[in-house]
Amino acid sequence: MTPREIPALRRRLLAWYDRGHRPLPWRESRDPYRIWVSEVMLQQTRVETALDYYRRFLGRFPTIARLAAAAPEAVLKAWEGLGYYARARNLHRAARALVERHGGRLPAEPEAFRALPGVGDYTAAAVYSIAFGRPLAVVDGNVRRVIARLLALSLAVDSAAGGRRVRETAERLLDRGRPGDFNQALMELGALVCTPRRPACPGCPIRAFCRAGREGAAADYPRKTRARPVPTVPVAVGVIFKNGRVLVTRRPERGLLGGLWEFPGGKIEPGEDPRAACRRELAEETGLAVEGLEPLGLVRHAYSHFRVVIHAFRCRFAAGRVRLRQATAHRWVSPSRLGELALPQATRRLLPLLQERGDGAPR
DNA sequence: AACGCGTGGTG
DNA sequence: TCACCAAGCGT
Repeated sequence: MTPREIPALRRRLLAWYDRGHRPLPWRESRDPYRIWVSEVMLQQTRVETALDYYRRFLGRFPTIARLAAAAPEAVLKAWEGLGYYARARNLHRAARALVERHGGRLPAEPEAFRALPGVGDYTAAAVYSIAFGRPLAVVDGNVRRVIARLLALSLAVDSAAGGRRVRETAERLLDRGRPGDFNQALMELGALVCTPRRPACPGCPIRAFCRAGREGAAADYPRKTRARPVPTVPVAVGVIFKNGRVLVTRRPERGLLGGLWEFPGGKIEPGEDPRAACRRELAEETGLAVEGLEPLGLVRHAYSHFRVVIHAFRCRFAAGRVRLRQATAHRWVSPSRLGELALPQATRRLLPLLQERGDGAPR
């Protein structure tokens, strides 16, 4: 793509965007906070998935000040099921930092915003271009794909050199008169036309400038380095009943599913019987001895970088006093009130297995 | 620089 | 069933 073609590309892309972009709720407001929340929710998350969460979250936390004043558990509960829970913790921390140090508003300079927890290059550029018209180019998965195809980029986009080429190109293409719309247009194109599989090249407004499209090879880009294999881990968890309540434990603040509640358990060792593993893990992780273990079923679940097969058991408290190993808190909860806690999807999927036998104590 | 970090849709 | 992927960030 020659330098003289760039203005035409900008015109074509913006005209296409103006003709019919999706009426998404975060496009109805110039409130920087609303734009920010949308950008955080959309990190590695599909638009359709984020929509319901977005409406509920802003109903509950309509301003930075209201978010900052909320309890961390309330924010986590609002995020439940959306995944990548560090986003919720960081958004909350960032809101508190803004109230304490910036009068509850976004700072004037994007660099100061970029320094907040959970705000990286992408989010800072997106918020400041869309909300404030700053000429900052975004590079997200859509932009990487569109540009890799425009250039027929042989470098892997997830390599250092490939990433530099993509960023340079994004900055060169950016329409400095309408940076927010241009950024959104490029992402909208990636989401609707220049899709990962079966890209709709005939309907593309900038196909005249696309090298991969001309070569009929759009689907061959972007090139990526080989993904690592995904291990599967067998796990045993126990739903311990005591006086009609069940024991749940809270995961450490940082790391996988940080701060969420779950049924205690742990890895099944190679060759170990699942029932024995459950008994052992409950003793190790909660300090409790249990009796009457009955299998509840099997749940398969995929996390971001590994899979689990969960062997779930129900049982009765037999002896001991709760002493936690990794968990940071525990509660004995009536099964009907489990929904008040922020639970991971895998744990949520165990609940129907509980209901099937009624939620009283096992015989 | 390369991992760790969720969940649901899709071919 | 499976691999791949989605408006990334922190360490």
